[in-house]
Amino acid sequence: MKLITKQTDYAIRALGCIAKSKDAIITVCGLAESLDMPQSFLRKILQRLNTKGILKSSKGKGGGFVLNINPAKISVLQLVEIFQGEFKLSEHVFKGKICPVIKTCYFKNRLDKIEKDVKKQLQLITIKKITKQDDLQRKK
Amino acid sequence: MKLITKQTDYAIRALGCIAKSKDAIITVCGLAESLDMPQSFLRKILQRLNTKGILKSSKGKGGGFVLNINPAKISVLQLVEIFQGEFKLSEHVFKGKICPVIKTCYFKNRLDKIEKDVKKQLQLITIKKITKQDDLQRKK
DNA sequence: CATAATGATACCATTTTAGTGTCATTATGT
DNA sequence: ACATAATGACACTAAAATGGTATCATTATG
Repeated sequence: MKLITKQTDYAIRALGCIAKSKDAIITVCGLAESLDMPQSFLRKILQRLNTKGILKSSKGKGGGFVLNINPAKISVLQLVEIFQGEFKLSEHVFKGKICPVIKTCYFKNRLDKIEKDVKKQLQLITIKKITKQDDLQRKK
Repeated sequence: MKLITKQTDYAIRALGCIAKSKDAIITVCGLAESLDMPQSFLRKILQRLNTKGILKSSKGKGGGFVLNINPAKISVLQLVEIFQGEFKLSEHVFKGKICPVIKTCYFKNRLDKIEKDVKKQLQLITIKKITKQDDLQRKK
């Protein structure tokens, strides 16, 4: 079972790298090489982050990507929702079957709570925290 | 994103039904009809639950399935792991990439914690609790 | 021995995820 | 002007996971 797909994973790591290279323009080509990711795939991902306003792109020679917002404001939850759709763990379960008229289904309630908790936790993980902690570890 | 797949969902609901029909032998055919599930699919699911020791089957005319263990001992976590494999949310993330030598990767730590929490919650949800609460609701 | 049930298992269909390829657009430097 | 090096848009393919079907074997009952 996957909470985080490869696309989201790539996005997180790519953003980590971009965040570290403060203001420097990053190209897909260079990033794909240093992170060992398929170039076309990474490109599609960065394009998506661009249209979502998280990255800012510049075209043409010397172009590439830079962060468009503060890395402290980019949460893993946000990235998950961009690449995996709205965060819904229990969507299809019990839909109109066993408890069609019962609003307060025990199982659904439990799942809803889990969903809420996970969402909260994912929202607390930001690109800034990830890169910062990585640095701390490296310096040891 | 799915925490619970259809198979697991079906299994939970089927077990709920079987748990309610104390000791009565339940056939795939009857259950599939009353729960409106594809018969062959449900059959495969019950067979699996049988080999896992959760149900007990009897073959031949008049045969079918009954619970093999106390419904209070059947957790949703257990069912998820039977039908969806071991519960691992963060398995592939960061594998040998950004933090290959760093044992204490912040992101991985966060995901591990979430995983632990979710597992704990899923373990607390049992078939007994689900059927019991459903009954309470119905009586209102 | 017909019937009605599960056991085992191979197979197919659908959906999701991963990844590629191509042509268009745009900015830069010479 | 033009070669070049970058992204934009998007169609397409490949692989994996999930959902579902079908068939033949086995077994118990009456």
